[in-house]
Amino acid sequence: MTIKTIRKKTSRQILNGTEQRVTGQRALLLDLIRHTCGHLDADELYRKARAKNQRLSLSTVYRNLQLFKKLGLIDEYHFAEEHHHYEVRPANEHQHLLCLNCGKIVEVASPLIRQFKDEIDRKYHFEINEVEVHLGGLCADCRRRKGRAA
Amino acid sequence: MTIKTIRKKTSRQILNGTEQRVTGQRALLLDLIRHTCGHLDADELYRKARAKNQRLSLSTVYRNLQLFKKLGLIDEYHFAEEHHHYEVRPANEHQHLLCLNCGKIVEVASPLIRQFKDEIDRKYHFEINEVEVHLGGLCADCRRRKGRAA
DNA sequence: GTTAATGCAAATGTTTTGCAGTATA
DNA sequence: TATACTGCAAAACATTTGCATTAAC
Repeated sequence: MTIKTIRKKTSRQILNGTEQRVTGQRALLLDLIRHTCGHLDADELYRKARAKNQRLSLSTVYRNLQLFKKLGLIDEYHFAEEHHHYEVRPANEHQHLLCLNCGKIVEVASPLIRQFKDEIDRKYHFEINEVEVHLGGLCADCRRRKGRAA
Repeated sequence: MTIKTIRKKTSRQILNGTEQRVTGQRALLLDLIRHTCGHLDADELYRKARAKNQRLSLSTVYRNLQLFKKLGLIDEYHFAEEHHHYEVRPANEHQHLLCLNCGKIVEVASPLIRQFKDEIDRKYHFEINEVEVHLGGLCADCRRRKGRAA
């Protein structure tokens, strides 16, 4: 099933293809997310959903967002907000590579990031002064330990 | 004053160079951050600080972290945690460019990011499956509105 | 009819804030 | 000595959870 196919289905049809029950709230939430261009946070989604269904609760929003994420229907992004990490301001720009298994953080650098920033600056006439790249994956050690599972 | 110069100073000396008062707690906190290799979150810093000064409070940690950030002494990173944003899983990889003034989010893409991921994968023997890039800056409109202030 | 999903309220965890007391410049 | 900084406790905020009820299968 390709992405294109998914796009043409209704939210109910998409949900039918999963093991999950298709409730009115769930279908409504997925609908709203799919028909919003751009990004939503839980509270925005809640307000939109409440406009259509007075009785829908915030926990349902959170529970379904987690479900949709697990099903791979949506992606989650973390913009500058809570639970921060700090380090001394580094002399050289670098990025953070996080092992999702053991939590190890490796600092990495590449001139490509500078190039990327410059490219975007030019293309969108922005003046970019913050570049944050998070890479998540499995480090060499954890890959070895876990066998060759991709 | 170059970064190299800063590195050789004690925390008290660094703080003396600012308009801020140099308190024991403040100097201790900056010391701990500067002598920790890698990253700290507020709670880790609090625990380390408490080991040296029983009476130091968590609010002091938070207040000073904000101050150090404002002074440009430390950088703040946001790893996968609270306050998420969601969008339908996109067919094509893209990144997010955020205007720090008006909050507008623009989706941008460049093959450089793929290249960067591959480069890091190879170099660190990681298996990267999450790439999140946040760009923050001033959009064309806001730059115009704000005059040519850099 | 079973069982997953919901709504509500209460709990959680992190960060912020008000205020009276303390210590720095 | 004036006032910036601190500690404490409470507030704020996003998110999660327990539990009785409801609805999908």
